[in-house]
Amino acid sequence: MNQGPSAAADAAMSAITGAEDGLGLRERKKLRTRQAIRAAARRLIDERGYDSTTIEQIAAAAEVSPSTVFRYFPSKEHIVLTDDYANFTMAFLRERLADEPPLTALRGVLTEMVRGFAGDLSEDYRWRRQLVRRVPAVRALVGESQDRWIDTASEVLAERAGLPADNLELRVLVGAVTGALHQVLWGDRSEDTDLVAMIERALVVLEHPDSLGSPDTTG
Amino acid sequence: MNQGPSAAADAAMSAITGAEDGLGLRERKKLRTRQAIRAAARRLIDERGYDSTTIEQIAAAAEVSPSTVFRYFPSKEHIVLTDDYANFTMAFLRERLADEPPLTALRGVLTEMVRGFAGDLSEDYRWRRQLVRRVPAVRALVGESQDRWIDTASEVLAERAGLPADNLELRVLVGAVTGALHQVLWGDRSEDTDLVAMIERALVVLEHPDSLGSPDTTG
DNA sequence: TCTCAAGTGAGAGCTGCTATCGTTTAGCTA
DNA sequence: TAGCTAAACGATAGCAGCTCTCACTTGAGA
Repeated sequence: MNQGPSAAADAAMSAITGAEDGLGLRERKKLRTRQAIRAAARRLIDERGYDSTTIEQIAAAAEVSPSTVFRYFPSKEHIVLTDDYANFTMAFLRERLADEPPLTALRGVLTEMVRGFAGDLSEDYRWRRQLVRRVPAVRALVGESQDRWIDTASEVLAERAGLPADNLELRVLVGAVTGALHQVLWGDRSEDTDLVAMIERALVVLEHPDSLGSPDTTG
Repeated sequence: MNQGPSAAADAAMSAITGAEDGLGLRERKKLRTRQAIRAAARRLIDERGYDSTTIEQIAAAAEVSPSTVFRYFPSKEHIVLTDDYANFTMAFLRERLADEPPLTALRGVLTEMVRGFAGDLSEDYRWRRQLVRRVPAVRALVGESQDRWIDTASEVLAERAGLPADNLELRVLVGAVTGALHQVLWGDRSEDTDLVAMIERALVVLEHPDSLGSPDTTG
């Protein structure tokens, strides 16, 4: 087993939490206004909804000018959704043993990722989930992030396997796994079951797609 | 085999081609302006690119007012991308034999769909593909369409299998298949190989995801 | 031919987003 | 500590997508 965050993954993680270690005043201020904008946006959106919250209002609440908001975030959606998670999970993927079959490596990364969402990040995840489900623009951003993830993950796996970077089979595999994960994370579901349990069930489906419909698969 | 378009699928298909059968003058005019807007958009976009083409220009070229354009299409992206294909493929899915396992039904629908793209619709597909790849907004629309497709396809399959509509395993299966298809249709690839061949390779991966990385799979 | 409803055009207005420019402020150096 | 440089910021102007309203035109049916 080569589990354990270590190095790169840690660095990627601190980008999410936003720890200000030994930074200059300038950097710390930047980090703070960034968080101020985020916090203001979150509060206002909780109050009056995403669409009814304008950039102007967010800027005013964060005590900066609207132009500053766009200097920190390229679009309104980016304020509420970062793809730091991509770097985070990709670091994990790179750390997996090189002789692992692709599906095994992906399996490991997925469970690790979901464990994060089910653990410390669960509050954030819940909030983002409802936003992803409600707001098309945010949903679109998730899609973009996934596309990029598929691209780089395929490249990483291809390099390990000695295959060309645009190998179709690998891209399809990563695409399928990502599509499955997408349903677990953002898909429609009434029950609010444990994420880890859900990802396990999803992986079973991925590994035995034919078994569905047979009489031996009823939860 | 229960192939053959028949009935519902035909109706859904005519929505794409835009056949004006026994319609009143009003309906025919509506259909024509709709096509005029589409044609104007396509021409202008080919000339100066998507972002550089404004609604105003499209409206002027189609000889209608900008407000009329928005009466026909809810957004700029919708002008170039319809999801009539969704109805089309869903009709096929409903026509599959009820005792088929889900994956088999999906396999049939996928090949049928791709056969359409590779055949008569190939020109349209090529044009849309480059737009989907270039323009984020159009890409987002594809994502929305896919999400809806996954929802309804899962429901259809769940009903056939006697499972609850939000059954996780089914949603994951459909999500995975759709993710794989997405890579085939819109994913990055240098070679411009036959779509039908590509979908076959994708289905092999879906049915034997473990085989990747083993020495017996090199195209 | 008359009436009604569907379809259309014109205009105003909001919001996200970009670009420019002058001002303030942090960080480094002497 | 004084002063220079470059980063960060605010203000303003402007564009394009999109919505809404209202008056006008045109097709459909009596």
